Amino acid sequence: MRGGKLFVIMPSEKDFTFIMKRRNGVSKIYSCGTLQAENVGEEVTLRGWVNRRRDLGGLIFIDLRDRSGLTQVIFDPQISEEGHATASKVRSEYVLKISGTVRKRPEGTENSNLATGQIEVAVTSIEVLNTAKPLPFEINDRVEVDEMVRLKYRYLDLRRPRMQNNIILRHRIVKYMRDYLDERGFLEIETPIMIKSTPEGARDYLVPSRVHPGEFYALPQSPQQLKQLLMVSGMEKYFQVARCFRDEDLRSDRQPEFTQLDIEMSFIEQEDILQLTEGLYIGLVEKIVANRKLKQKPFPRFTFEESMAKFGNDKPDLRFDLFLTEISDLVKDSEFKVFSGAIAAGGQVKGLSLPGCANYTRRELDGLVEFVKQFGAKGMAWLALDKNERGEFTSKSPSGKFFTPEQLEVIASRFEPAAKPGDLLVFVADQPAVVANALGRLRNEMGRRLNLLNPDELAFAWILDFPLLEWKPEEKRWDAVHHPFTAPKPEDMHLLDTAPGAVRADCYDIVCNGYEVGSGSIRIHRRDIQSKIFSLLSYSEEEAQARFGHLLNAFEYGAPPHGGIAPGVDRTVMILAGEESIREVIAFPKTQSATDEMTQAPSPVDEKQLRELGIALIPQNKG
RNA sequence: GGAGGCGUGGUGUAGUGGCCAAACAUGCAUCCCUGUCAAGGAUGAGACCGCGGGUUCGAAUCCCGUCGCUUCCGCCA
Repeated sequence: MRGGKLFVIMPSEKDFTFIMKRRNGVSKIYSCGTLQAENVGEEVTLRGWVNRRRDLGGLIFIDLRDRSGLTQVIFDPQISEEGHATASKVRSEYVLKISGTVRKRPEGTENSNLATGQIEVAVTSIEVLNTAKPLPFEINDRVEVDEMVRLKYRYLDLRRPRMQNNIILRHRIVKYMRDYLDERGFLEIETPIMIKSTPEGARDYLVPSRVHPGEFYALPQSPQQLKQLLMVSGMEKYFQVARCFRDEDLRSDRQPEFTQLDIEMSFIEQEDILQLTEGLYIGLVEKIVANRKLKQKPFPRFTFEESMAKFGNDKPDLRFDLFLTEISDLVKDSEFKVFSGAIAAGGQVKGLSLPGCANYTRRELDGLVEFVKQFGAKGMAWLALDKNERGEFTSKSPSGKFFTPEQLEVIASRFEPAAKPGDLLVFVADQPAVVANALGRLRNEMGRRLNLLNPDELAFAWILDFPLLEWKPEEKRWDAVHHPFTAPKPEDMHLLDTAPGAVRADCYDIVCNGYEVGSGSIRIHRRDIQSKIFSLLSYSEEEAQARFGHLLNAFEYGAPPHGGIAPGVDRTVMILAGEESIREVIAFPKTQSATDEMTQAPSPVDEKQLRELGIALIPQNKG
C-alpha cells in the first residue's frame, strides 16, 4: 500500500481560501488549486513552483504548483513576448510569480484529471522569484526513492503530493483531537521537557547540566508522573500533544522521539476513558478520512486472556477471521507423541485452519515451519485435509496416520468456521506462551499472504484486564506490565500478597489493525497502595523515595482518584493514512540507527562545550 | 547484541563468471516544434557497479570483511 491515495481528506475551505483576500495591484492573489470556470475573465496572480514545463516552441505550458494543487499557465508570445522568452529559460522547481487572465480552455483540451482542468491562465507578466538546481529526485509519487536520499533531502521529499497529504492529514487529526477534548472541558497543559531521570522501562535520553556538573536531566519517556501531579493539582481534565523520548532500538512504528495525545482525568472510572477515547476515534474516522471504514462500532472488547487465547497476542488484527483453536483435550492421549508429550509436560496444542492451503508443497510447508521456529516453536505439525470416495476425512501428512477419519472430523469441526477438505490445519505444541507467540505471528503472516485483510478497513478494539505484574526470571523480581502507577483491580486486591501474578490491573489498550494505538490505566492515588506496589517491585522505601518521592508526597495531600490514556499520534496518523511506517507521517524522522540524514545529528561537539559540562569522553574501541 | 533483504549514471531498474570499455526508462543539456498536460522528435553528456580484501586466465556477478539504508528478533515502565 504505497502512495497517499488510500485516504481522502475531507476538504476544508479554510486551508486555501484565506490567501484570496489579498490584493496585488489590480489582480487577486489565488492559490494554484482553487481557480474554476467561474473565475474566467479575472485578472489573477499566482505564486508557486514549476511542477512541469511543456515547451512546444511557439507556446509554453507550465503547471504551477503550491500546497493547494496545480494550475496550467500558458505563455503565448502574442500576449507577452517577454514572458514567453523568460518562460523558455525556466526549469523544474523554479519559484514563479505570474499574473494573467483566467480563460476557459479551448474545446477538447480540458483536463479532467486536474481540479482546475477547465481553465488556464494566459500570462501577461512573469517574475522568477528563485531558480533551482536539477533535483536529486522528481517531485511526484510515481517512483519509490531510496530512504536515505529522501531523508537527506527531506525538504524536497515533503514537496511530493503523498507527503503533503500525510502532513495535512496529521494536522487535521491533531486539530480534531484538540477540539474534541476542548469541547469536553479539557485543558491543554505543557509539562517540562527537562525532567528528573527515573529510569524504569526504557532508557532515558540525558541532558547534562552545566550549572550542576556531573548531574543530568532526562527527557520524558512520557509525561506520566507530571500528569498525575496535575490531577493532584486539581486540574481535573488534562491533555497534551506531548513529545516523548525513549532511547531504544527503532522499528517501522517506533521512533526515538514520538508524539502522544496524553490524557488524564480525575474522579472517573475505566468506562469513562473508554467512552471518551472511542468517541474520539469514531469521530476521527468518520469526520476526517472519507474512504476508510470502521469494521465495527462500538468497538469490541476482549480481555487480555481472550486476546492471547484467540489471536496469540495483545494487539490482534481483527480484519480477518482466523482464530487460534485449542485441541489439547482431543489429542492428550494420542499416539502422536509430539502432541501428547507436550500436554503431559504442562503445555498445550493449538492450531490454525488455513483456508484452501491443503495443496501447499513440501517447500511451502517447510517455509511455514521455519517461520514459526523464528518465534520459539520447536516445530509445526500439519494436516492437509481431504476427503476419500466414502466421504471420510483424510489427511496426507506425516502426522496424519495417527488420526482416524472420525478423529480428523472432530478436530476439523473444532475450528471456527469448521475446517473443510482443501484446508490446511497447522499445529504448535508447547508451553502456552510459545504457542501463542508462534501461532499469533503465523496468523498475521497468513492474513497478509492469503489476502484476507481489507486495507480500507479499520478494526478497532479494546483489550482489557491485563495482568498487573509479570515475573522477571533473570532479575528474580516482579515487574509492572504497564507501569508502576497502575491500579490493581479492587476485586483482585486481596491477591497482592498471595498471588501477585494473578492480580489484574485496571488497564486498557486500544488496538487497530494489529497495532497498539494507545494504552492507559486507572492510577493508584493512595500512598499506602503505591508503596505496596513499589515494595512488590523490590524497591526499598529509600529507593522509592529517591525516585518517586515527589509523587508519593503528593499523594499525601488529597490526591483524587484518577486515570488516563495516551494514544500514539504518529501511529494513529499512519494507520488512517494507510502508511506502513510512521516515518511517512513525521516531517523530519530519523533513520533506523537514530540519525538525522539531513542535519547529520548526532554529531561531535566542541571540546569547549564538553569542558563546560564537566564531561570527558571515553575512547571507543570501534573506528 | 542478533537474523534477513537491498546497495549499478541524478532517480528507478536490468544485467548473477567472458557476449559488459555496462543496458533500459526517467531526469539533465542542446536543437526542432503554437494546444500540451507523465507533450512529442533529434542529438548529446552522465556509472571505474557502496567501500576494502580475496578466489579466478577473467568479477557488477563468487567468497570474506566492512559501511549505509531497511524489515524483523532482543529491547520498547
